[in-house]
Amino acid sequence: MEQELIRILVVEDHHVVRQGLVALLNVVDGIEVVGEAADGVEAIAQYRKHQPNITLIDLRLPRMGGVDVIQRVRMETPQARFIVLTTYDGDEDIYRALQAGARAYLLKGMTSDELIATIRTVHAGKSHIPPAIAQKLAERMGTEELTPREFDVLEQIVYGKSNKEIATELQISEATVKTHINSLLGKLGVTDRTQAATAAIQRGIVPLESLKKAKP
Amino acid sequence: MEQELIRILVVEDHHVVRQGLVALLNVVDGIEVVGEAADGVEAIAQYRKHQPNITLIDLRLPRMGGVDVIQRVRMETPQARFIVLTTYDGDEDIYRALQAGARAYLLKGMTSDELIATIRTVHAGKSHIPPAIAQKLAERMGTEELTPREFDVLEQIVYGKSNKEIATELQISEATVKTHINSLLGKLGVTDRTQAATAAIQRGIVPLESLKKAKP
DNA sequence: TCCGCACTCCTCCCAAAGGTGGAGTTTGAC
DNA sequence: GTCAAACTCCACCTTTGGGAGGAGTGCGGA
Repeated sequence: MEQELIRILVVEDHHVVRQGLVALLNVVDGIEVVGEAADGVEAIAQYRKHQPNITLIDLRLPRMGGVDVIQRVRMETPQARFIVLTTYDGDEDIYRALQAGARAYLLKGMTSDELIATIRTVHAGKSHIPPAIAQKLAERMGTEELTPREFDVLEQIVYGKSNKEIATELQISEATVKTHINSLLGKLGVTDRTQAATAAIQRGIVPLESLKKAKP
Repeated sequence: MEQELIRILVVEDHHVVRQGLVALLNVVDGIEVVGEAADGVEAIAQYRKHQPNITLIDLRLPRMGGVDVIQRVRMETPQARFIVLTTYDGDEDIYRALQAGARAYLLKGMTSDELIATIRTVHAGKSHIPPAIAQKLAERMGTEELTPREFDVLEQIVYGKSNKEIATELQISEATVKTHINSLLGKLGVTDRTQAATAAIQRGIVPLESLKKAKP
């Protein structure tokens, strides 16, 4: 069977991982890595330059996140095909990436065979979401979205602020803070602020990195 | 200058990363990858078989954690040299790895040059801890250790349990739970349980993965 | 225009959490 | 045998958090 050459762009900030991907893919028949990028801005430039068939992309990137890259590129080139490739950082990013138009999602722990099979699947125009991820997404579907204000409050909770402090920070009354908390506890399906904080971190609603730079 | 061949064992469960490391190292003069392992048990077997000069090891591994591997191997071979190589998951593991006798610590985001330089440094008998990590460790030094019981309580807090639930779970009175909490809040330098929970996750005292399997 | 939603705020109430200070037990180190 | 540390528990008190219910504003879509 005549095999069309699949041209791939690899977007990954970790040098070692990027090297590994390129090394893996370049020995595969019918697949060629045509470009590499180590951050989001570079990724867009490389996409424009090479117009690859498929872009392998990490979500956590310097300068511009993977989700934003997917959105931007697909605004210019709606048929662009992305395979998200990341360590597991909670479902929130996965959700947003798929919303943005990613075709497949793979964990970095995968085997080469899985990677190559997924690349061929996506190149054939199909999508590929692992069952475990699909199930999580289904669960997430049932959940109500937090409102922007509720998100603000949740963020402050994760930062360890008291209701009074949150009220001051957000310039609202403590009563309002309580209202928002009551509402978001219900939406998250938890019963107190500590559970809300861990749930937020676990699901990737509030990134763990932001804890370091939380203003006291 | 006559260069001694440095024989390396690579221990890393993520296939892509392992591939990347091997590909990177095998093209370097004076360095040879003599073995690979994808989990802790395999790592020990490979170490015994190859007796490498240096072992590059990830801390999060299936079957047996990296810290345990370091301890085991150094019990048999005290002069064994380890370079810990991991994404940043909090300072606790770094601390334990260094305690166990690791000579160097590198983040997966490093460049090849850093990796190779560190390998040579460690092979020359020296240690290498990045300044950022060293500072964090220094801060951690000043902190008091949690007692085993305090750790139990902290774990339950992270799981979102109330004091009453913790008391039941640990078979102690609620008063005792409060005593432990009071003590651990002080040691962690925080003022309430929510801050304690996020601090525990952030520092890697309670691994984020364990949240999924917390018993309700 | 009217509806719904997000946002704001209020009161009242009680349970939970946290602070203080004290105290008895055991265990292992010196 | 003494000392320190960990673990256990108590009483008492204050602050915080969370639940219930109601209510007014403003905005954007049907």
